[in-house]
Amino acid sequence: MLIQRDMQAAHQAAVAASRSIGSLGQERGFRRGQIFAAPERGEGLALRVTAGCLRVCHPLLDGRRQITDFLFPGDVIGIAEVRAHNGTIEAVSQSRATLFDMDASDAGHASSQPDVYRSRLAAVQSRVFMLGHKNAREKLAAFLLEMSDRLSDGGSEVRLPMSRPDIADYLCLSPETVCRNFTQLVADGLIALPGAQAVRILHRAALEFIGR
Amino acid sequence: MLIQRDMQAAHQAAVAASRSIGSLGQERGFRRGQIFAAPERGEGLALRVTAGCLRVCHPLLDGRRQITDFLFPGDVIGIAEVRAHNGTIEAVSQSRATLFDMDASDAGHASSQPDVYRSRLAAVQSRVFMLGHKNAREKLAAFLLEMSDRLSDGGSEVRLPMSRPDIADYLCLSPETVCRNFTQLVADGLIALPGAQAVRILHRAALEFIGR
DNA sequence: CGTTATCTTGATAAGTCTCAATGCAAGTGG
DNA sequence: CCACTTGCATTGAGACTTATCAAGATAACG
Repeated sequence: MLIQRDMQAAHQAAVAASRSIGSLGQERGFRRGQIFAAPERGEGLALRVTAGCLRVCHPLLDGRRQITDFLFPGDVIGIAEVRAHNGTIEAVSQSRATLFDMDASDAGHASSQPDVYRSRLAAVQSRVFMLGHKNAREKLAAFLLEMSDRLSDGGSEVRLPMSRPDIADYLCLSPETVCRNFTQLVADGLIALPGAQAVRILHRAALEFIGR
Repeated sequence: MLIQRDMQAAHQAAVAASRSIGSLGQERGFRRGQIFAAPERGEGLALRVTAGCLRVCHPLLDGRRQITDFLFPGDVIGIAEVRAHNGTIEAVSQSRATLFDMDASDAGHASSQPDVYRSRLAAVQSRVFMLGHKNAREKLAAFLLEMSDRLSDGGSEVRLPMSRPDIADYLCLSPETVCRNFTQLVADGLIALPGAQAVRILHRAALEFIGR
């Protein structure tokens, strides 16, 4: 319980220490690990990622955390959605992003409030299915396919910017289980791991059979 | 695999056999078990429940189903959201509901597209946390609190309209596990079960400690 | 009063978490 | 250039939780 308090305190401090985004519409860079401090009133505001990878983190009561999404270039997320559950947005790797007003005329296409909420709803809904009745192997297969689609447009060479614990918190598994299932997929010949970060999909159809 | 095919076929047939909602804005009744046939093009359309209880069901590839939400009087859900994942809306108990156009001026307050999507996003996001790192006991505690809030405005007497398998499909557990944890909560003195459907919350604070 | 559906309980097997140790690679200071 | 540290990733062993299969209890209903 004390540890829990400490972790929460550390979390609060980290959030407080992180720098603000600055003015609207201005692109900002984030160093690895840096926490994006969202404005108090986020109504109507959204963040668009232009480079790198961010994670949306939610602290749980037992001291663990849940990553509800990774954000890649082109992704947009509403600030209010993140704040509603004490979430923070943190840089997984060196990143760039822009805070903007969804109701402003210069927000760009597909960035109006209904558009952003619609796409977010679809994304979150997908995660309900991901977390529901899938076992570790199925979750990991689905994850790799998702990363392939989002990071390399469906290509078989994917470089994962996030760590094993990050993947674990995203799939709601322990890092060890993630690791074991990576190993198993390699042993089964479905993927290859040239490095811990680099994944080569050898048998996409099999992965889809498992993960869908 | 054959069973799977049969179940899917049965599902399709059931959907086809169910009656359509009829014209927009007209309230319709549903008998227990009846499936609501959503219009092919659901863009901009939503369903508002006025009486009873409906469930949003999604068939899984292995023949099981996932219930992504229960709908009670006052609840609104977008048709496109349900159709996007092959979902159906089925009556858990005798129910009434109205199909309406979210963009129409007479849709009523808090029923515009952004409003509906915002509230749905919050609801689905909550389910991600429900399904993520919670064990069976925690899920059931959270479920009972949710039902108390939604069905009896936070009161301690709740009459659950849905069956144990329905609850199981909602929490992504087996019916047996749901049942065992009901029994356990009773044994621990946190709830009482005057009947299978009726739940009395005896120790709300303890339930919240477990479920939050 | 029998029939049927649903709920509950029991035993076993499978999957995942936890704790612990080991392996590996990048960076650091001598 | 090399030992050392440090942070991840991986592997192993055991405990615990949940699913599955099977049987029994209860309640609804004609």
